[in-house]
Amino acid sequence: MIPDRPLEVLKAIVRDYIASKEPVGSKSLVERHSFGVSAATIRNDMAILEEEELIVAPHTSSGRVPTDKGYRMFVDQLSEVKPLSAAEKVAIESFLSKSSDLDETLGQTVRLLSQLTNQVALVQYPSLGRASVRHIEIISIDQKRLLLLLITDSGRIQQHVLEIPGGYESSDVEKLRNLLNESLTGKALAEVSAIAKTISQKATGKIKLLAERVTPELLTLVDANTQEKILLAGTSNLARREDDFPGSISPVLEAIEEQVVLLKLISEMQADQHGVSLLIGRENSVDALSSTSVVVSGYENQGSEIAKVGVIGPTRMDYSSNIGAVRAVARYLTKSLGGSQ
Amino acid sequence: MIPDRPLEVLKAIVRDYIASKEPVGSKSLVERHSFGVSAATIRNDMAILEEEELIVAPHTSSGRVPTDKGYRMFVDQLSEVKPLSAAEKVAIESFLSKSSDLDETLGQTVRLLSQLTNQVALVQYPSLGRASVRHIEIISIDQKRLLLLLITDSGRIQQHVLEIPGGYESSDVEKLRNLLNESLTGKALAEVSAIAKTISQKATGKIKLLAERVTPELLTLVDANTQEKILLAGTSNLARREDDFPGSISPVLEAIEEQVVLLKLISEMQADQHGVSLLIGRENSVDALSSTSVVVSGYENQGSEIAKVGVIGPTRMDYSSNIGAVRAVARYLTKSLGGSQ
DNA sequence: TATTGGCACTCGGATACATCGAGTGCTAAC
DNA sequence: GTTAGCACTCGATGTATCCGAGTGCCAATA
Repeated sequence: MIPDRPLEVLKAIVRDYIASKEPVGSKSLVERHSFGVSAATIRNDMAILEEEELIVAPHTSSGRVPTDKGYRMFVDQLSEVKPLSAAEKVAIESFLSKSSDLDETLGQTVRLLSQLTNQVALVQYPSLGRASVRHIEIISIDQKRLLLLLITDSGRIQQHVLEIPGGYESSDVEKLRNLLNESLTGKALAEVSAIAKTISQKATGKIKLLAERVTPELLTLVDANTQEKILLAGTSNLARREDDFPGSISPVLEAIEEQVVLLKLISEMQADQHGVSLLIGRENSVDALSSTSVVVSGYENQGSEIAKVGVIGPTRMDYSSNIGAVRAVARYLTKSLGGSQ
Repeated sequence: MIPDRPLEVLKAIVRDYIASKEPVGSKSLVERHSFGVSAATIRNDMAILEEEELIVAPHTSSGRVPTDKGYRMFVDQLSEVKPLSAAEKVAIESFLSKSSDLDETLGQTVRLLSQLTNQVALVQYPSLGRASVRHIEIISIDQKRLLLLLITDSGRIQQHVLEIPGGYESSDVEKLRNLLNESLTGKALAEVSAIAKTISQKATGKIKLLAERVTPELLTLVDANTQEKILLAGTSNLARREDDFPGSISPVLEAIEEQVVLLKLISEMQADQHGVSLLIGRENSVDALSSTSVVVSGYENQGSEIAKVGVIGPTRMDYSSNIGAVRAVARYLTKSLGGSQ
């Protein structure tokens, strides 16, 4: 195990490096912090840390920089995260209080989080999970077109315009709507497929025809609901930290825009200690993201589905503040969406 | 007016510079293109162009680079835009044919356009404009909560969850819904506010109470509809062209993320020649965007509202292809959304 | 008058080299 | 275990030099 003072030295190195972006040397370290020892002693400690691969020297005889492993040790040692300032709390409250629909709430949340942290913020849409049908609506547009709506208890609404070449009777539409709602309201999305089939069979006459036209579209909507989706904000915050990325930022931005990759990444993350999970540098499997860290936390909405919200930024980030902000935003978001807890 | 050959020289300079990113000199110019004259003559022509501020030399005695004015002259001379390849047309068709709801269609469109052009693509949501109410729906969630839906003929759906502290009778809800739809369906959004007031007055008893709770929320939804919104994709394409931007890209990315600014910008653009409008460099009023060009075209949806779709990239972009792609995508989008034309 | 070859000139970029200094590793003494 | 001392490393910085693409201009030419 690492002795006590070397650990303190590591923390100091991480903090100084985060603040200055300069490799930190033994001398500046003793100047800025009051270890009761000389620079030479610190150098010995640094040798230990280097042995353990917690820090590296970019070039022979230059200051040291934390490795991914070093950052990891640092955050694991982090007993408390930096609490938000009063102003920040107010900002969150006022932002999220005027919630309207899901889209808007998530959109505002992600913008807020990116401003709070000065990082790229991301929020995952609540997924299928345990979501269920709240209501199905069929609305007449004109003689030959219907609008089909699927509303889930996660607050998501989806629509599709149906062409009914032969036209329809509005009374039939009414009956079908009732039929659908009676059998599907409250049912989990995952069950919809099975139940919908029986409906087509149960129905008779003109309604059957209509049902055969409508149910496939309904299933498409359900499927689309399963498709995960991520909202991003503050991409420019990453660009502002250009020089934290070796060659160019563009591969990093590309990777972040690749929703599939990001989704896989965050879905594999399991909350730990502070209710927040994080991947540091190469701990994530995406090559382009090897010099970024990801901080996420889960949130719940009415349907008690779980999705994630978080930030992504250079490994050289202020973990303490970011963890604090992500955690706070996740909590407020859960509250705002009326999830449990 | 600029004589003929100098104009050709300008075009050649623009093309070569776009291709190579190197300031282009008289010698390489005569090598690559077959003007029937010597480099010295070209130099004289270049002197004319420089006089007209169509090109500049970054440093005394280096090749020349087009100015904004030079690019402008170039595109204005552009008699035909590069047609899309067959493969690209197929890509557009197949992408946009599987349209489902408005959100998804626009989302796919913007991603498609960014891939097609390798630029940052943007699409503006159809705005209030001449949109009207297609349907208003009130759905019961539980004893004390209602879900209010506003559906416009532009295909946009908005929702809001209402708390009714004292509970409600479902028959009253039914009546209110009918009342609202009778008076509002087909009406322009702009008229809703005025009409809604009379409804609260007309109604009586319990329905009146309910109406007084519901209509304000309805108006909020209408207002939110007026709020313009832009979807972006392919931000990383801009980052990939880092060195086309003087200091750093981050201010550029920041400006692009600033929806309000972008909206103002594109809303002021008027379609010209090819049904496409573009701003080159400092022609736009946003300082951070002084080394970018914006190419947009309008599209229509069912409600015949007009909104814009386009790309934004470095001034040193392939105008011909980009204009072609934007125009094509705008057309297909109009078609896919069932707009006129 | 328009074009051209010739030529001196400019200036950014690359290369080479010396210098500087923060920081290291090591050793011997405390 | 800690420290002072010291030789050493190597990136960063500064200076001088050279190279060459490209220019502007002029006198000659068609």
